[in-house]
Amino acid sequence: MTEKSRTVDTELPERAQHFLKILIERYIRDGEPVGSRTLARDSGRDLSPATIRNVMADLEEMGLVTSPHTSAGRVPTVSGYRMFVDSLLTLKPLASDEITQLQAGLSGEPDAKAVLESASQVLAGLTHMAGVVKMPRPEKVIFRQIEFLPLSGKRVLAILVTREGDVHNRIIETRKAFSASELEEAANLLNQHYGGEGLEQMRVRLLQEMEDTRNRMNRIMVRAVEMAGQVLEATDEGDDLVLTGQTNLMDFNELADMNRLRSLFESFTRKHELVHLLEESLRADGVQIFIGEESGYQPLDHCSLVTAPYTVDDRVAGVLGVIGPTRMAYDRVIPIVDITAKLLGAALKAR
Amino acid sequence: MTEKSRTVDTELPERAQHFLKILIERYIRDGEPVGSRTLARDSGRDLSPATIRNVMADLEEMGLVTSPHTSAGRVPTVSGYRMFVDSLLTLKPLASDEITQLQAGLSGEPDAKAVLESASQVLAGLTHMAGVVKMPRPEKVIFRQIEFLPLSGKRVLAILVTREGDVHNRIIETRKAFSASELEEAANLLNQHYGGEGLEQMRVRLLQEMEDTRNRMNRIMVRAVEMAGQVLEATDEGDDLVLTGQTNLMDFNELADMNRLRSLFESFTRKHELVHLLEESLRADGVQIFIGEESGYQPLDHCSLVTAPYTVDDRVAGVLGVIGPTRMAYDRVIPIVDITAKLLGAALKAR
DNA sequence: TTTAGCACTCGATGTCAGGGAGTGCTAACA
DNA sequence: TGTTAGCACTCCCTGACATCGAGTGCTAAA
Repeated sequence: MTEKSRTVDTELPERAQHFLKILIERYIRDGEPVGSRTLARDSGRDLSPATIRNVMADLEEMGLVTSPHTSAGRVPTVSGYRMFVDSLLTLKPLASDEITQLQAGLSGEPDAKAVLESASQVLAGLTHMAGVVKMPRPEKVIFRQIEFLPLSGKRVLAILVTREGDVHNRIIETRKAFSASELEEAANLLNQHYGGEGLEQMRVRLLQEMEDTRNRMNRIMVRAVEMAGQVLEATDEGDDLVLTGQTNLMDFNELADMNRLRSLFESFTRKHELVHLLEESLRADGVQIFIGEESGYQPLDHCSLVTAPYTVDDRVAGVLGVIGPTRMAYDRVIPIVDITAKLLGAALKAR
Repeated sequence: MTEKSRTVDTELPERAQHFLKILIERYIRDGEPVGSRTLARDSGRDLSPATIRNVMADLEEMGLVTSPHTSAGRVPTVSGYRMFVDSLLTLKPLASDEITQLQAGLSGEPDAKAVLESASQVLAGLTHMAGVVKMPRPEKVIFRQIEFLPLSGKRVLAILVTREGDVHNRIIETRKAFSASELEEAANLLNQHYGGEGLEQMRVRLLQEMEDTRNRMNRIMVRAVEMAGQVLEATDEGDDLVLTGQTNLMDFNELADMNRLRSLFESFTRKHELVHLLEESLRADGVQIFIGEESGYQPLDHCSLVTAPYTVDDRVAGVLGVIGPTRMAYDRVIPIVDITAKLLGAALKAR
C-alpha cells in the first residue's frame, strides 16, 4: 500500500506538482476556488489556461483537488494538502523579532503552569488560531508525600504531593472510621516506605507487600494508593490541557456553520479526546500534522492540528500545537509550532 | 425618578398590561414579532385587532415594545421585559420529578467542588442555556487545617484545607530554612489556635498576637497567613467560577451573529467580569435578573442573566445563575434558579 | 503536446411582481 | 367615549426570470 502510494507520488509529474503547490498556496491566501486562468498567471510557467485545465483534470482524478461545482475553480482535498505539506511546502522561517518576542513571552513566568499557559497564548497569538499545550506526562510523577485528614464519619481527605511540588487531593470513602492517629500512622508508613518512587511502581509494591504482612492499616492504604492511581487517570482526563484562543476560530468562515462550531467547542470543553489525539504525537520527534479527517475525530473534520512534542532534559515532557481550519498557512504555522516547542523545553529546563 | 417611573407603572391600564403580558409570552414562545390579530385571538379578551393596535401604539410610545419595521408585529424592549418580570410574570413551578432529578444530581458528589460543577450542569441541562456557579466567597472561607512540607532549600509547600474540604496550596519562600519538625510545630500551632475561624479573622488575630508573644515560628506563620490571603485573591480572579453549557447558547439564533457570539465567548474565557457581575447579586436575597444591557456589560447585551445567591448555614456562600438570550422562558428559568440555589445550599450543608 | 475556440454549466446578482402580514388612520357605531 | 370596520399603505418574503462572469470539458488545429 505504501509501495503503491509512493509510486503514485513519484509518478505525479513535476509540472503537476508545481501547479498543485501554486494552487494550494493561492487557495490558502484567498480562500476561493482557483481557476485555470489565475493559475496560468501565477505559475511562472508560460502555459495557457487550457493546458492547465488538463493538468487540473489529472489532479482531480488523483483526488488531490476537487471543484465545488462545475464552473468553479479547484480546491485542495485532504490528500492534496497532505502531499503539499509532505513534499511541496517551503517553510517561512520566523522573523528574528518574532522569536525574541516569543522568548520574552515564555520567560519571566513564576511557575511551570504559567509557562505552559503563556506558551499556549503565544501560539494562539502568533497564528490567530487556537493554541494547545499538554502538560507533562503523569507516568513520570514521583511520589513524595501523602497526608490524610479525617473528615466527617468515614470520609478521609487524602493529599498527595509529587516531587515536582504539585498537590493533588481527593476525598476517599473508607469502610470503617479511622482515628486521626491511625491516619497519621498510615501516612508515615507510606511516606517512609515509598517516598521517591514512581506512583505506578509504588502501587505494585504496596499490593505485593500487603500479601506478606497482615497490616492493620491495609484498607486505608489501599484506598490511598487507589486514589493515587486516580490521580494518574484524572490528570489524564483533560485537566492537564491548556487551551487558549478558541474564539479566534470564530473568524474563519469555514467554521461559521453553527453545527460545526458547536461540535468543535464542545470538544474543547470535553478536552479528553483532544488529549488522546495529542498523545499520539508524543512519540513523533518533530512537527506532526493532522489534516481534516485524518485525525479520525469528527469535531476536527474541517480543522487541522499541527503538533510538536517538547522535551525537557532530552526527555519528552509533553506536546503542544495549534488548531485551525484546514486552510491554514502551514508554511508559517509549522515553524511557529516547531520553535515554540523548543523554546518551551528550554524555558522549563531553566527553572 | 423612581417616583416618576412608579406613577407610570400604575398609570399603565390593566388592559395594556395584560396585552403586554400576552405579547411577551407569545414572543418568548415563538421568537417572532406578534401582530394585533394573533394577540386578539390569544388575549382571552373579546376585542378586535383594531382596538389592540391602539393599545400597541400606547405601549410603543412608552417604550415597552417596538416593531422591527412598519409591517411587522411588536417585539418587547428591555423595559418591556423588565415590567414583565417585575409584575406580570406568573411562574411555572417545577414538576416534582424535575426537583428530585435535580436533587439527585446534586447529592452523591464526592467533594464541594464537584457539587458546584454538578449544580452548574444541572442548570445548563434544565434550561438549555449556560449555567454558572460562583464558588463560596473567599471571605467566608473557614480555616480548618494547614500543613507545611519542606521543599528544597527555603521553599515550603503550604497546604490549606477549608472546612468545606477544598484544598489550596502554594509554594512560599521563607528567609531561613526550616526543619521538618519546626514546620510541624508551626502547623500544629496554627491548627489548634485558629481552626474553625474565618481566614480574614484569623489573619487579623494572628498579626495581633504576634506583637504580644515573641514566637520563634513567627516568620513561617506570617508567610502562611499571607499565603492564605493570596488564596483569597487568587480565587477572586476567576478560577472560582464554574461555567457550563456555553455551547447551548449557539442554538439560539439571536446569538448566531459571529461578532456577538465571539465577544460572548471571550467573556466566558476571561471570566472575571462575570464574577464581578455575579457578586452584585450576592447582596440580593432572592432571584435577581439582568435583562440585556441592564448588566452594563457589553458582551451580555443580548443576553439575560438570572441569578440567585445560595446560603450555607444561613450565611450567603455564593451565587449561581443562568445566562441565555434575552428572550428566555423566565417563568421556568426563575424557579429553576431559585430552587437550585436552595438545593445547592442544602447539599453543601449536608457534608 | 499544446493551444485556441466554443458550447455549456453553474452560481451570484439584480429586477420584478405577487402575496401576506401588519400597520395607522378615518369614519361610523354603541 | 371607547370600539370597531374598512381601507390604503408599507414592508418583507418568495419565486420567477434574465443576465453576467468565471470556469469547465471537449474538439480540432498547430
